[in-house]
Formats: sequence, structure tokens, C-alpha cells
Amino acid sequence: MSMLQSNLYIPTLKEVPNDAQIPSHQLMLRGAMVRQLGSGIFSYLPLGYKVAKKVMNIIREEMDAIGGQEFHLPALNPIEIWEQTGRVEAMGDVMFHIKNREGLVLAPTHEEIITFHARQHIKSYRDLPQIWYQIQTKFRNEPRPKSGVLRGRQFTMKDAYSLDNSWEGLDVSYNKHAEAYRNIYSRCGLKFFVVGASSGAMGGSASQEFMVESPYGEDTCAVCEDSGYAANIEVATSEIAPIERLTDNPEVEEFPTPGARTINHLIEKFSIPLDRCAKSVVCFADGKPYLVLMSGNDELNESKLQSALQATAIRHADETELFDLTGAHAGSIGPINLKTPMTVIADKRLENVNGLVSGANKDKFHYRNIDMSRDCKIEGYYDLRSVKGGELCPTGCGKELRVVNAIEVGHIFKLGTKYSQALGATFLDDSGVENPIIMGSYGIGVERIIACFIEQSHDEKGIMFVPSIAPYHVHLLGLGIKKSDAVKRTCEQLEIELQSKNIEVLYDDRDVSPGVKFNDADLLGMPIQLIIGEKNLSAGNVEIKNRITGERHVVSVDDSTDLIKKLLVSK
RNA sequence: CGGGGUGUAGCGUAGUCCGGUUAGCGCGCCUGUUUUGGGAACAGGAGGUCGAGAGUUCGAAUCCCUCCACCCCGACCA
Repeated sequence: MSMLQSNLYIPTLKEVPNDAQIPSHQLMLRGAMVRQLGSGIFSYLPLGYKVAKKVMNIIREEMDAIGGQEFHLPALNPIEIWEQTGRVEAMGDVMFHIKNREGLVLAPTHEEIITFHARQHIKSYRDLPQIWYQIQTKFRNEPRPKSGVLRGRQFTMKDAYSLDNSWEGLDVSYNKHAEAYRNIYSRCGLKFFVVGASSGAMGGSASQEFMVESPYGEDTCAVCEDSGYAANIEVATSEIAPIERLTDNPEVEEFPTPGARTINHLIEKFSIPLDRCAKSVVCFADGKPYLVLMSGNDELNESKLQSALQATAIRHADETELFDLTGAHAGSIGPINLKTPMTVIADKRLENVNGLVSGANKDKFHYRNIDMSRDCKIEGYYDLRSVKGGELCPTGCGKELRVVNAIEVGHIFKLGTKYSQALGATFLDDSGVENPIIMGSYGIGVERIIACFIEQSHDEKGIMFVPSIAPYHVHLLGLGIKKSDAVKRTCEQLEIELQSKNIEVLYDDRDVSPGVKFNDADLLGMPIQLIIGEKNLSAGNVEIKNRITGERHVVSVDDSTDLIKKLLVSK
């Protein structure tokens, strides 16, 4: 079938639409892949949908390869089933509720529905394991959609669920997914890394995120290229010199510190060494106040605090609360002489340290010579600090960590029995005992793969697709077709020849100037441009341009398709 | 939800402060002629509820009020 560009709907844009800020968004609009319908709502145009289908097929092949079975579940769900797992409340505003039909919601994910179907017919350990997946539209009422298709209210997700009869089985299923995911991203041409993630309040035992480094990412990760260490900042650690105990250990003493509102003031104006400063932060964990001590300018990591305290919600005290609880304003708060007694915890770095300076809970005064063991009542020491770029990799490889922003393109998760228990999805084991099915949940964002790929693979002219996800393999540019019958005939001949070799061709047969064709071709980004013009053709030649490397080959008409085949395979 | 910004033709924009011709320009689009290896030239042409509603005024893109949409920052994000 001939793909004449003059007949296709490929509305490229010369200028950058005002709303698009990041390269992938701009190029997906300019390159006729998507159009926006509303905030966080996008239509795929034919070219963009071709890419999506290629990505989805790669996902499908890799999921099938680990024994996955494809379902297609409804997006419209009875709310009752979500009430049974308590997730109507947990999801809150993220879940769309149907207004003119009581009791229906739009599914933001499908653990509940999968578990429902598992309960219907999984009865015995002999029925397990299973891997079930689907590629389907998800609905999430994001408070703030942004960055084009990267954060939308409606998006395409591959979600998979493993059902096992043992925890060892879950490990096997989980590892299969980890491998499949690596294959998927590699085949899509993405540079990615995997991080251990916070398992959060989901009750799961393990979780990893597949990340693509990007300044537009909303996650922060610490990575080390040398050792391969990579972790979400929520759990990342580093090798950091311990703070030594001083041999001289005098009594605690109050001293005036006018104007000292920050640790830096203490260092600069009062000559206190950085590692002798103890910073105090007051937080509420599930409504209960805590004083948290951090060393020097270390940043308190709320995720770490949350898991240390096993709390569901953490928030900082506001100014008024701070004064009411401690008797001082920010800058003069410390563990000793608190107006209201509260639990004090500290970062591991401060364990058994002495000679410390901290606020006196009296404005413009601090204490010095604080000995954590002698003078404070610390309920516990935990790793609570956020890793900073430049600190040493915790593997001991000796290299510095980089702290980077990243976009989450996939997440694999050992769920356990939360949903099977809540919904009564059980099986009889080989001794006849009833057990909840042990589950895993595994997600991939299709649009995110596409947008991340474009973020990684573009230049000032446009997109640079790899063959595996390109809408077409070859962009055939016929220059001056109207004027030259020879050019036209050669184009038609080579199009057929390429197609016979299973190479997908987009044939630009439009009656426009060469410059327009070149620029559109560079914008749309097919891996190979086959350029046919009268000048080369008069010598029996055509030109082949590699979009990614920029290399050009002038070859004879007869050799051209073989060379293209070779170039496409070598990628 | 808080803060900031923007809405004028398919895209990009001028005009808005200080009300007053027929709302202007570039690109794109249509017709014709000439062009044809990096976004061609000339000539002619089509396309606008100036985000919506209500108001002030002889007169509103412009001033007042209300609402809506979109973008950015923050909050939020199994």
C-alpha cells in the first residue's frame, strides 16, 4: 500500500506552540504526533499513534515472552469493589467519579478488578502462578497536569499483575518482570536506570522504579555510573565521614546568639564548626509533634522520616505551632528546655556526638557543649538525611554520587496479599489450607516512553527516531517530481522495492520545494531519508541520509535498498 | 487549593496602559504565472462571536463586574 504524504494527515508546525515548554512536548506537537484537547488530555494523530502502537507491541511481545496473558479490563468500575479495599478514600480526588450514574468510577489502576477475576476462578495452588496484563487507558484526576503527555489526566498504561502461591513464587514473577522491563526499554532505544524505591504505605516488601534521567523529571535520584548504584532520593544513602567525639566535654552552657537564624549564621558569626551544629526541625507525624535533630546543614528527608516513624502523613510545624511547642522561633530551637515535652529523634550522624551547639528554645540564645548521650533524651537514631550530590557512593567504590532529576517510566512492586485479603481471593495449598493469593503489580507508562525517548533523541531540527519505534523506517523524498518523470518513476520503483523488503516507507510526493521536504523530514525524524533528485539521478544515483548520525551516502539506484536495509539493521 | 501569567484567523503575534476609521502583520491556506537540493518570487483571494456573559458609553479588543479555559511555580502524586 502506498503511503503518499500528499494524502496523509501530517500537519507539521513551523512555529512552536505557546503552551509547550519542554522539547518532547514541542516536538510531539510540531511533528504532528499529538494535539491537546484539554489540560492533561491529548489526542494521538496518526503518526503519533503509529509510534504508540510500536511501543505497545514491544511491550506485548516482552510480556508474552514471560508468560503474560493479555486482558482488556473496563475503565468504568463499580465503586463497591474499590470501597472493599479502602481505596476510594486512599485515592481521594485522584479518582474520577461518574456524576450522572451513582456508583461508578473511572479506574486509575486495576488491582481490584484483577483480584476480582482471580477470586472467581483461582481455587487451587495448581491454578498458580499467573501473569495477567493489559494495555489500557487510565484516568487520574491529576491536580496539575504538566509537561505535555508526561503527566496527563488520561494516559495509556501497561499494567500487569502476578498471582502466586508462595513468596518465592512472587520473587520469580517479580524478577521476570524486571528482566522484561529492561528488554522493553532497551528495545525502545531508551537510556534508563533502575532504582530501589520507597515501598511506602502499600504494605509491599520491595519495589523498583525504572527511571530516565531528565531535568523535567519529578523524581530525584542518586546515581553512580561507576558502581551502578542508583536509588531514589527517598531511600538513597552515601558514605559520609562520622563526626568524632571531643575528649574535652564541659557542662552545657547557654550563650547569646543575636541575629543567628540559620546554621550558616552560627558558622559565620559565632565561629561554630559545621559538624558541631545540631539543627532542629519540628514535624507532625499523624498529628503527633516530633523534634528532629539533624547534623549541620543536612536536609531532613521526609520520606525517610515517614518510614522511620511508620507514619502515614508528615507535615512541618508552622510558625505559630513552633513557638507554642518550643517557646522560641525558628533558629533558636533545640532539644533541651522544650516548653512542651515531645519526642526527640535524631539523625544517625549525631549518635553519641558531644560538643554540639543547638537552640536554647529561647529567642537569640543557644546552648553549647551539648552531649547527645548525657544531655538529651533521644528516642531513636535513624538515617534521616537527604543525600547530596558529590558525596561518596555507598558501595565504597570511591566515586562521587550524582543527584539527578528523573522521570519514572515504570514501576514494579511486590504487593503481597493486601488486595487478595481484602477481596477474599484465596487458594487451597497442597495441604488443603486456604491462603490469600500473593500478588505483584507492574506498570509502564506508554506516553512517558515516547516523550522520554524524544527528550533523549532530538536535535535542533527535530526528532531522531530509532527504527524500532519510528512511525516509518524510511522517508522517501522525491525532489521535483512534477518536473521530472525519471525522478517520479524512480521514487515509485524504490517505494515498492523497499516495501517488498518489509521496510516501511513514507513517500513525500508533495509538490513543495526541496527545503520544505528536508525540514519536515528532519522534524518528523524517520531514521533514514532516501533523497531522489534529478542531479544525482542523472548519474544513476540517489542519496541516503542517516537522520541520527547525519551521514550521507550517494549510491546507485540499484544498491540503495540493500544499503538501507543494512543501515536499519545495524541500529 | 495558594501565587503568577496568558487568551486577538490553523500557528506565532501587534493593538489593550490613554475607548474613536474597515482589527494590523509574519507563516500557513486558495487561484494563477514563474520557480525547484535546505522552509521560493510575484499578482490576486479566502479566513476573526478579539475566551464567554453582563455592564458603562454616542461608540468597547481596549474601561468595570462575573465566569471560563490554558500555561508556569508551589502544595499534591498507589
